[in-house]
Amino acid sequence: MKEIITRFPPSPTGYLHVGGARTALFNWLYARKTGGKFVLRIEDTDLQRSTQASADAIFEALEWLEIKWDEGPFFQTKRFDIYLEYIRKLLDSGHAYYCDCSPEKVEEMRKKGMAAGGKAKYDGTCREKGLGKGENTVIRFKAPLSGTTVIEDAVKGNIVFQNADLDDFVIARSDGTPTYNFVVVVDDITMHISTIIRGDDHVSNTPKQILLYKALGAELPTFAHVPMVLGKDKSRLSKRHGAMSVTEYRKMGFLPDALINYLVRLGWSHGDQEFFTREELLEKFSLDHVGKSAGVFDPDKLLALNADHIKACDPEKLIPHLRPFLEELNIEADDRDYLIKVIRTLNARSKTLAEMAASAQFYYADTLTYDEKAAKKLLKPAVAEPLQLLIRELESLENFTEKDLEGAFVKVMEATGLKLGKIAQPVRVALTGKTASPGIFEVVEILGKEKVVKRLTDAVSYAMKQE
RNA sequence: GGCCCCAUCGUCUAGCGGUCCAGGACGCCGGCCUCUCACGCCGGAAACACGGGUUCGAUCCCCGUUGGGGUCACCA
Repeated sequence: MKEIITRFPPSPTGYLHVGGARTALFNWLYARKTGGKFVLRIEDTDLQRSTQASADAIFEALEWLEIKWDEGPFFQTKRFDIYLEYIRKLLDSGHAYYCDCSPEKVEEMRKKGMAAGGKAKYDGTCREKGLGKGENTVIRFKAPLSGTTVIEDAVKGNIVFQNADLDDFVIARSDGTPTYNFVVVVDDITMHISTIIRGDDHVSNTPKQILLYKALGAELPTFAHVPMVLGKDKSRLSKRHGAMSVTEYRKMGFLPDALINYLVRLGWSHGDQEFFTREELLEKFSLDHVGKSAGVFDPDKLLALNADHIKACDPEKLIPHLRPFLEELNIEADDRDYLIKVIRTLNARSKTLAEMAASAQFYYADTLTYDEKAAKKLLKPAVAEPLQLLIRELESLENFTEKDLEGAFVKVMEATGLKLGKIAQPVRVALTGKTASPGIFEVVEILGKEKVVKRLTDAVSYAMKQE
C-alpha cells in the first residue's frame, strides 16, 4: 500500500475559520493515524486578495491547535514555472486550446444558457479554431463532450457526472496565470497527495479535476468529501453566526483540545463517545465514520465541552494556557504551587479560561472591593461579633488544614448558635468580595492566615459602619 | 433554473432488516447533594419529513414527493 499523504490548502485571504480548521483536522488526523504525511500548502494565486498577514494568521492558528504539518508551507505563487510546464503539456497533447472570446461574450453565453435550460456553460466557440497565443487569450481545457466522470468518494460513495454538463473551463487567464482547478491538480500530483479530504462544496469541482488528472496521465487520488458546517439558521457559516475564527476562540478562553474535540465530533462519531483527548482522536479517527449530512455549529455544546476539558486537564498543564488571561487582568501568579491550588478550586466552575482568570482575582488582590449588594446584605453590624470570634479562633490555629478550619468554625457556631451558612456567607464576602466562590474552607486555607485575618478584620470594620 | 449532495429529538449524533413503543451528548424542566456558586448524581419533556414499493418484518433497502445545502468565474 502506498503512503498516505494528505494536505490542507487554505487561501490566505482571511483568518482560519472553524470550518477550515475542521478540514485541516481531518487531514491531519488521517495522516497521523495511518503513519503518513500531512502537507500545508498556501493557495495564493489570487494576487489581489492574498496577504502575508493572513498566511501568518493561519500558521499561528494551526500552531495553537497543535496541528503540525510535515511539509510546507508551499506557496503556489512560487511554483508558477511548474504550472507553466504542465500547461505546455496540455497544449502540446491537444487537451487545451487558446480562446479569444471576451469575458463579456462568455458571460452572455452563460446568461442565455441559464435562461434557456439552466445550463450555464461556455459554448466552445474557439475549441476547434486552432488559435495561437494572442493579446487577450485565455487557455481552456478541452473537456470531453460525452461520456461520464465518476467520483469514487470515500465518504459519499460514487457520484456520477455527465461530461456533457461540464464545459471547457479556463486553466490560464489572459495574463498567463493559472487558475485554481488547474493548479490544485498539478500541486496534488507533484506533491504526491494520495488522499484529498475537503469540504463537500468542492464536489462540483472534482469532475473537472479528475479530467485533468486523466489528461495528464496521472493516477487519481482518493477523494473524501466531508459535509459542511452550517450556522444556526442552516445557512453557510459566516460572521453573523458569531465567532468564526479559531483565534477568537483562543481569545475567549477555549482550550485547543476542546475546540478540536468539538470540531471533529461535528460530522464524525465513535459510538456514544463525546469526550476525546487528542490522543484518543489520533487513535480512533477514521474516515468511515464520517457522516454524510451537513452539521450545525453549536456554540453551547462547544462551551460545555470546553468546561469538560478544563475540568479534565491537569492543573499543571493548564497553566500555560491560563497565563495570558491572568496577565490580561494584571495578576502576577509567580508562585506555581499557589496557582495550582487556585486552579484546583476553580476548574470545576469555569467554562472558559477567561472566566477562570476572573474568578481567580480575589486570590491575588491586595485590597478587596466588595460586590455592593453582597456587602450590603451580608456585612451588617450583627456579623461583627461572629467574625471577631472567628478571627480569634483562626489566629490560635497552628495549622490551616481543612479539619482545623472546620473545628474553628464549629466553635464559632457553638458560641453564637448560628448555623454554618449564616457564618460562611459573610466570611465569603469578606474574603472574596462575592456571594459565590469555591468552598469557604478551601478559600481560607489557600489564602492563608495572614490574608484571611486581614480581610476579616477589614470586613468587621466595614460591617460596624453599616446601618 | 441546470447539475450534485443530504434527510433520526431544537442541535450534534448512535443505529449498519427483527435486540427500537429508538440510545447518548448539549440545551431545557424538575429533584438530590450542599457553606454560596459550580461540579456530581437522579428523573422528565423532546426525533425516525411524507407517500409508494421490496420483505414474514422496515429508522435501516429501492423509487417518488417535500424540505435543506452546495455549485454553476479569467475566486479559491
